Amino acid sequence: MITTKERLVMRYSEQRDIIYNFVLSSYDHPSALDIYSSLKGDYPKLSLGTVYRNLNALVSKGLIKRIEVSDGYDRFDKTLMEHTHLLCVKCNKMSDVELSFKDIINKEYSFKVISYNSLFRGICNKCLKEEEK
Amino acid sequence: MITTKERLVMRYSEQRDIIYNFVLSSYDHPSALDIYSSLKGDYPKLSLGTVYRNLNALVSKGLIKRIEVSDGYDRFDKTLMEHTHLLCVKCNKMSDVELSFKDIINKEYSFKVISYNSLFRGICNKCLKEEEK
DNA sequence: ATATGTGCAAAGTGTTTGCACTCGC
DNA sequence: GCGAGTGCAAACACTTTGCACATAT
Repeated sequence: MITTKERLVMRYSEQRDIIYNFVLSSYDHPSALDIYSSLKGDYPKLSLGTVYRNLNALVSKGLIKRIEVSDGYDRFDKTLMEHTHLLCVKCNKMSDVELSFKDIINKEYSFKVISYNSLFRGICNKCLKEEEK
Repeated sequence: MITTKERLVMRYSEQRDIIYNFVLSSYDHPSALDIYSSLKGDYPKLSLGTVYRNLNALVSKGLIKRIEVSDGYDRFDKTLMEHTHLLCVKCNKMSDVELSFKDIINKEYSFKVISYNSLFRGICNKCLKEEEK
């Protein structure tokens, strides 16, 4: 899954390949530990340090994005475009916001946004309905 | 500085008083370590654990706010209203955003926001103009 | 009197790193 | 064969916590 272009700057390794693939094929913004736990079954020799090292390498090559969750595990995202996240405190699912706050800030505050980190914690629609029962 | 109302739920302590005062009188979003280092001179017996414990207590009583700047240390803020920060990478000034992203998220995503953390890094209007010269 | 707060140091948590070994190129 | 990648465990950075003592009410 890592293409020739990327091999120019990163040598092939099976570990990185399966980690990268895992992030690419997941929709729930997994943490390093999530990835490690999920892959450990099939690759018993895999170590958590390797997962962290490869996630950092993939982020620094721009192949995936890091979502900073400062009071818990950082999560990783295949979606490269910067966007805002909603984290449900009940089910711990993380979902995406399509609205561009960056555009709003650029326009309304004459502030040239370079990067941003925006995380909303709360209760998702599904859990809210669950509570009402 | 801690009023009667707050004493109902928190007993007076000199340590908490000086920590609270420090946050109230500072404009630069100090971290626990900043606060500890600044006060240690005048209160040599003060311990870092006490600073953390009191900051947490003050946050949970709603007397101050925690800002997750995700560069390591959490910061603390006397401004109670949740708001978004703009951090200029040139002049390092931090300014506030008045727009309520919380309302936008509540309305557009049926997601009940409990708290949020939103920091934009970029270049402020003033520095942008400086660059154009 | 008692429950809350304190200083201290040890433990906890999420992440990084040093080392000797392995493997892609 | 060399240099990048690995597993492992120890170190790291920030924060919390258990304990015995102190203090506000």
